[in-house]
Amino acid sequence: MAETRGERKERTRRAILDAALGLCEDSSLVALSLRQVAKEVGIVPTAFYRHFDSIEALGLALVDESFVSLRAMLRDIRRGDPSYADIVDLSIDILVQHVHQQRAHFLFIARERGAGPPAVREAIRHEIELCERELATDLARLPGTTAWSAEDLRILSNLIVMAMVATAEAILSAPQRADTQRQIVETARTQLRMVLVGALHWKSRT
Amino acid sequence: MAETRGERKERTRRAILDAALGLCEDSSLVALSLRQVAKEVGIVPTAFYRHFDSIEALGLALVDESFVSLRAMLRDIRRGDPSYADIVDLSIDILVQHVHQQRAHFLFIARERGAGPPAVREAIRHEIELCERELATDLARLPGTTAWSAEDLRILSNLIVMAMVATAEAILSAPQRADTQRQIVETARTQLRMVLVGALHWKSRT
DNA sequence: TGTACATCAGTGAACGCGCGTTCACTGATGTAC
DNA sequence: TGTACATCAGTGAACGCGCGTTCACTGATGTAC
Repeated sequence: MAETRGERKERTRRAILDAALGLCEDSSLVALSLRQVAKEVGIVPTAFYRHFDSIEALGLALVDESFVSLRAMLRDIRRGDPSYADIVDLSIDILVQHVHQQRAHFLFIARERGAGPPAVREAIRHEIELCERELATDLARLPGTTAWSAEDLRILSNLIVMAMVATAEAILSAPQRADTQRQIVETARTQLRMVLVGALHWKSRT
Repeated sequence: MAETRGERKERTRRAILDAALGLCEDSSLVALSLRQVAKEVGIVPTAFYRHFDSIEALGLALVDESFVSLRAMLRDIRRGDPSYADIVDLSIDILVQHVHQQRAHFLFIARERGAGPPAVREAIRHEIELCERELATDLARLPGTTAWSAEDLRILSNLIVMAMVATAEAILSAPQRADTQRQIVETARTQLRMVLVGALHWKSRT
């Protein structure tokens, strides 16, 4: 037997997700039509409903999927944590690598974060908040943050995540020329260093 | 004579801009139709063409208008520059005030920056870059930045603008409850202080 | 000041098109006996 | 193993709707004489 019915269904589902993700590179989910997706996949529009209730439900599935990519990146960054000296270079390198490898996922998060349907926006906002909390607990383990309040850790974490999101957006929206990209990366590195210098000299108010 | 023909035309043009701005609070420009705008204004769809070539052209006009608001804010922040101690509190207060007063303009910039039609995105990106340069020249006048390279000033400026954009987005997208809003403001203040602490301890590489 | 003509903001009908959703269906795959 | 029936991913016609854009138009305002 070549393929079970379940496998075939899963394959179509994947094709729908991939098609939607591809179409979202040009525009936003809110401007995406069920018929465009169906046409791209090569199914009749009504077959879409066998897999998702609506474009919005598809969007929520794409949020889940995109954050799997993003969490994989965070895991990579956390893993390569050994020395304190080149933590910035290493982290930014991993960011750049993942952003390029999972271009569509990061582009999706960046765009729908502000422009998606309300439920999608909320899901992304929530996921980013979880990432910030994770980063905060990582930061708490670093030397130099022992005197920090939990609130200040959260705030620093939020600042770093903001900067990383902005960097990812810059990488994706700027022209893909080597010198432009190199400058964005260099800027991100310097900014992260500036923030860390600030953090090392920071004293939480008691 | 009550009103000249030119005045009446200008009034309709304003009504179109206001209607579009209002409709963009819920969704993005790319999901906005000429007919929706016309209906909101109370004109027939074809009359739209007497004022704009397309929704995209309307969007570009809204970018211009929105950045008039944003520049007014920057001017206010720059003006109230006297003491070094409370520069952070003062700047964030002015930001919050302007973001609320010109809610629709800031929301428009925040959303279309990532999700608008390409020409609109590009226009916003360009305007933000100009703002960064202005801020960089302001920063160069502050004590403590005399040893900074032009490049590092640009990078710091970019970081601060990113943080301000993120703060404006947070203010606009979070629930309008007093305690939530107060926390966002407090977070923004602390972040700006952290960045400035980093800046004060920064040494440009030669 | 009065008249004849030009301008042009807004009208209204019409077009072909893509949209989301409904419905009854087909036929291959899966299952119970 | 063979048969009869159930499931269900995908089909295809049809619907009413809002879309951008065209076109010829109306009638108030503006201008030239």
